[in-house]
This record gives sequence, structure tokens and C-alpha cells, in this order.
Amino acid sequence: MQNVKKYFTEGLIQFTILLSLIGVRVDVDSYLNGPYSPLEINDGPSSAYIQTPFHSLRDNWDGYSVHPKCPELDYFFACRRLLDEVRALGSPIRFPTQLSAWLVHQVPDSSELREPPNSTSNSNVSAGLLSESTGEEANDTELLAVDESHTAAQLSEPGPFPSSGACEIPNQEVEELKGRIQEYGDEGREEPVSLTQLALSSTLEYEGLLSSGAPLSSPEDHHPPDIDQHWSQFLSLPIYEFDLSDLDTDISSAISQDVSLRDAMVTGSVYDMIPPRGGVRTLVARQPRGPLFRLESTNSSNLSPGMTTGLAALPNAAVVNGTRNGSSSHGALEGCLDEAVFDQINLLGLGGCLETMDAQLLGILQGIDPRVLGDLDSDSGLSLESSSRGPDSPSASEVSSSSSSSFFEDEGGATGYSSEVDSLPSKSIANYDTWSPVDFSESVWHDHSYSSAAFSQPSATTFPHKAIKEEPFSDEDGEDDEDRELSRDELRTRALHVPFSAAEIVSMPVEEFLEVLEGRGLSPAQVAFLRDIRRRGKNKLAAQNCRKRKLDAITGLQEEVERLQAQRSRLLRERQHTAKALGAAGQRMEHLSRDIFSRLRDGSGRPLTSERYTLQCEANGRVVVQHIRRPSVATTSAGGKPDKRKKEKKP
DNA sequence: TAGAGTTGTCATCTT
DNA sequence: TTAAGATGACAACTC
Repeated sequence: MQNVKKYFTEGLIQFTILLSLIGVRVDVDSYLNGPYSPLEINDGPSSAYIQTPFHSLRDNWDGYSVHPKCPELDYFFACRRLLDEVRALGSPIRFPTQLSAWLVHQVPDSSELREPPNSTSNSNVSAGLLSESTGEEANDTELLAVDESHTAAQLSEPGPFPSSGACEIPNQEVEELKGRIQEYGDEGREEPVSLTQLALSSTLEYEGLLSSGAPLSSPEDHHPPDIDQHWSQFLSLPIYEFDLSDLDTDISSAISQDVSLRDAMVTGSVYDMIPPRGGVRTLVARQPRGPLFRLESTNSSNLSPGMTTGLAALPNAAVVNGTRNGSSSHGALEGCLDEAVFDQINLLGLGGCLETMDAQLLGILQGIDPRVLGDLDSDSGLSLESSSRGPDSPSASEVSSSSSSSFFEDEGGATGYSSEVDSLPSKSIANYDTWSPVDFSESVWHDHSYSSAAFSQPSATTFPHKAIKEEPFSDEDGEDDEDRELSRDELRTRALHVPFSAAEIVSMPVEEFLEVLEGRGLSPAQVAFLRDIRRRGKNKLAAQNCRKRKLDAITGLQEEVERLQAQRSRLLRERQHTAKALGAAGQRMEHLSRDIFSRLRDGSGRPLTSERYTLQCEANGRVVVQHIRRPSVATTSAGGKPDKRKKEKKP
């Protein structure tokens, strides 16, 4: 209340002084009804424009003077500052910025603030203002003194500037302002919603805040919930809301896109089920992803016997646990996983008999659509090329012929269409059973660090190789089918009578591999060959992983680009919205100016016109009526100098 | 048949 | 020093 009295007293004194200086008569009694009446009429020169920075005005928000340490000079500096600002308010371009300073705090109308600050409301407000102004001019003489006091008090209400987030206004003042706005609105001349849109001081300032990333003051501490909501919707929060919403969006989109990505570049999740060796599970480089499991679980219902055999070779616990672990982070896929697990368990039940698989089951294998096998191969991290090397593959004969021609033929370039995994049920396995003292079923589960899909596929090596040899995948020439199913290294392995398959050589731990090299009495050629096989196999997987990572990176960057584009478009919309709000505020300011001028009278009792006078808002919320000095009237400006000095000295 | 995509391999570098 | 992994480049192949 002391602040109110202070402003009242100061305003009244200034008002009286200024009136005496310019000779404008104002019905002072009307202002005595209101608590605030710092309406001043300044007739001083306004040639110079001085920009008033927001930060320099912060000391005035709570009614403090410019120099709180010098109370005795408050009045002097306040008046001087007031006059300076009045002079500085000559540029109409600048007024919107100052306008926002006080309009921000007079907006709060609960009913209106709940409206989203959309362009529709702005346009409506603008239209309403225009229509009101026309009708109001005709009713100038009917205005009441009480209304004048309210209007003047409303305009003179001291308030914070938006540069600090407009959070300093007390709730009491907010409520008071609400009442005034409502009272003013009851006259059918106001739509506070337009003022709420002035929360943005200017588009540039808003962009500056956005670009600088400076957190806008949270309105939560001082504003009613409706104001908070409005602010969060309209002003600063978009920055954070963008991020959060975009983050959510990105996550969801990333997941959805991940599905397609995984489908496009499926890797062998089957191998994630490989039980750990020595209790350490390291085959997790190919992360078990939801879409991958979904894909496999979906396919599990249509699993071919080939897949069945592959899964059958997996220990039950390993399959279940591996699947569970892999799906731990994909709760939404658990249903599919359960289905997949049950399918796999069922298949495992079948797989238990696979060790004694006979020609009857292999006959089923013959009925497998090669494309299905190809899909299974594609699901593995390692390309098995079975899809391209099916019985119907046109290149099969070529590979077969080339590979059968010479095992030591130097095949430069890509030989990626040789199937190593398909070669597993091959002669090398037979040789392995004959030669290798190492338990193959154990070596298959060697948990090598590199995530190979292909080398867990050796579960297929649990096939009775004899049966496979007896029952090739194709009913065509059996020998050619076998050969073309073998990779180059596998064929070489067979040729060299190496007691290991290429898959084993690659998948076995380095210690074991060294033991093989040293303890087998292999010839130097065989040793070099085994090293080459191992190197190529590992490099093949490394290349696959590398490509997968590259694709992931590309996908991630694409998602980032999409997210940033969406954010940019949203910011552009916000800027448009802000520009509209600013325009509406300007129209409203014009309307209010006309309203005030229609209530003011000069010394001869004539109403003030906007052509001769202009309203300027000060930092402390006071409104000053300033006489417009036209450049053409040079003598007037010369004569105005003494007035200015007088005004400056008067206080 | 040209071109894009896939895959294996090699060479090289880094860890 | 060696093994393993990562990655660019190339070639073969498929579609």
C-alpha cells in the first residue's frame, strides 16, 4: 500500500506540475477515485530517442526508484528519467517493445488466458479492435470520469518488464488488474486476450532468447495457474517442450524405424542365444532388439526344418534364457517372445530327436523353400547366401563349377556368395568327426567375442552329416549341390583334410586355435591356410558389423535431421504467431490511445487528438501524454527548450 | 544392360 | 610383437 500511495502522490504532483506547464486541463477529481493516477502530460521536446534497456529498468519493478541508495533524489531522478523516457518515446517503432512491458501484467484474465494463443484469436481481436475504435469515436462524449480513472490507472500500473520474465507482479496486483480489465471489458470495448499475446515483447527478442538458450524466467512462482499455462504455451517453454516432445517422438519414431532397419539388415539374433562359454556371455555385440525378436518370433511359426535344426541344437536353457535376457528391455515384445520361445521349445523337443535325425526328417528339409532358408540366413549376422544359392540360383552352377575345378584356385575379389554355413553339413564335418579330437558340439559353443551369426549356426552341424550327405538339399546332382554349398575356405579345408570346418576355425578361441596350429602337426601350408581362413572369417564378420554400424549411424543422422526440421518448422510457426500477436497489440495500443485522448481535454476544453499528442509508457508503468512536435515547426522546438529546462528543473 | 545394393575380401590402421 | 577389431576400397554377384 505504501507503494500505491507513493505512486499516487508522485503521480498527482507530477500531474499537476506538468499540467501547469503545458496548460492542459484534466479532471483531476476523477483520478482521486482511483488508487493510481500518475497520468502526466508532457509538452517537452521529443526530438531525441533514447533506447531504454530493460535491464536498466529492473530497479523500478517494485516501485523502487532508480537510485535506491539515494532516497532523497528519488523524486528528482524519477521525474528526470520520466521526462527522458518521454522524449525517448518519439519513435513509433519502439513502442511495441515498451508496450509489452506493461501489457504483460495487465492481461491476466482467467477466461481469456485459457484460450490458446492462436492466430484466430489474434485476428478476432484485431478485428474487434478496429470495429470498437470506430464506434468509440462516436461515443466519446459519453465517457465517464470513473472510466477515465480506471483507464488511466490501468495504463499507469507499474509493472515488471518481460525481460525478466514478467514474474514479479504480485498476485494482489494481478487480481486487481483482472478486475480492472474485466471492468473495462464490461463496457464492451476490451478483449484482454490480445494483451496476453503481448507477452512476447518482440519477435526479435523472442528469437534472441531462443537462440541464446537463456532460460526464461519461470512464471510458476508468481503467476496464477492460468498465466502459467499461458506462458508455457505461448512463450518460453516451447524450447523445452520441443526437446521433450521431440525426444519422445524421436524415441518412438526411432523404434518404429528401427523395425524396418532391423528387417532390412537383420542379424542373427539366434546367435545371441548361444550360451556363454565359461559363464561369460559375450555374444551380445548384435544387440537383441525388439524388432529382431519380433521378426524371428513371427517367423518361428513358419520355421523351416532348417531353422528347426538350428534351434534344436541349442540347449533349452540357453534358448529360453537368451531370449528372455534379450527381451528384457523390450517388454512390449514379450508376447511375441513368448510365442517364439514356445515355438522354439517345441522345436527343441523336435530337436532332441535331431541327433537321430533320419532321412524322413531330411526329406522335410528337401521340401523347404529355398527362399525360406534364405531368410533364415539373412537373419543371421553372416551372410549365408543360401537365398542366392538355392537350387534355383542361376549362379549356383557357376560357383559349383569354379569351386569344383580347383580348391586352390585363387579367387580374387568377392566370393561372398559361397555359403559357409550351408557348408557346415558337409564333408568337412565328416572329416571333423573323423579327425578332430575336439568335441565339435563343444567347439561350436565357444563363445568368441565377435558376434557371428554364422558361427553359431554351426548348430546345424549337429546334423548327422552322413544323412545330409545322403540327402542333399536338392534332388538335382548331389555332388554339385554339395560343392556349391561349400564356401571357398570350406572347400579348401576339405581339400587339405583339415580336421576343422572353416566355421570352427573362425569361431574357436585364439588359444584353442593356437593349440590346433601347434599341436596337430600340421604342415606350414595348412597352418597358413588355417590362419587365412580365420582371418577372412573374422574380417567378414567385422565388415558386416561395420556396415551395420554405418547404417545405424546413417539412420540416426536421418532421424536427427527430421527432428531438427520439425523443430525448425515449429519455431517458424511460433515466430509467425508472435508477429501476429505483436500486430494485435499495436492495434490495441492505438485503440487505447484514442480512448484516452477522447477523455482528455486541453485548456480550452477541447479533446486531445492523437494527431497532436501521443501516449508513452514509462518503465514504472506511468503513462505520459506527450505533445507531438512536428519537424516543420522549427520555432516551436526552439521555444520548447526553455520548457524542457523548466521541466527538468522543476522537480 | 546399366545401375543400385549386397557381400566377401584385402589392405591398413588402431587398440 | 601379435591378435583382433574397424574401416575404406574393390570386385563379384544379384536383382
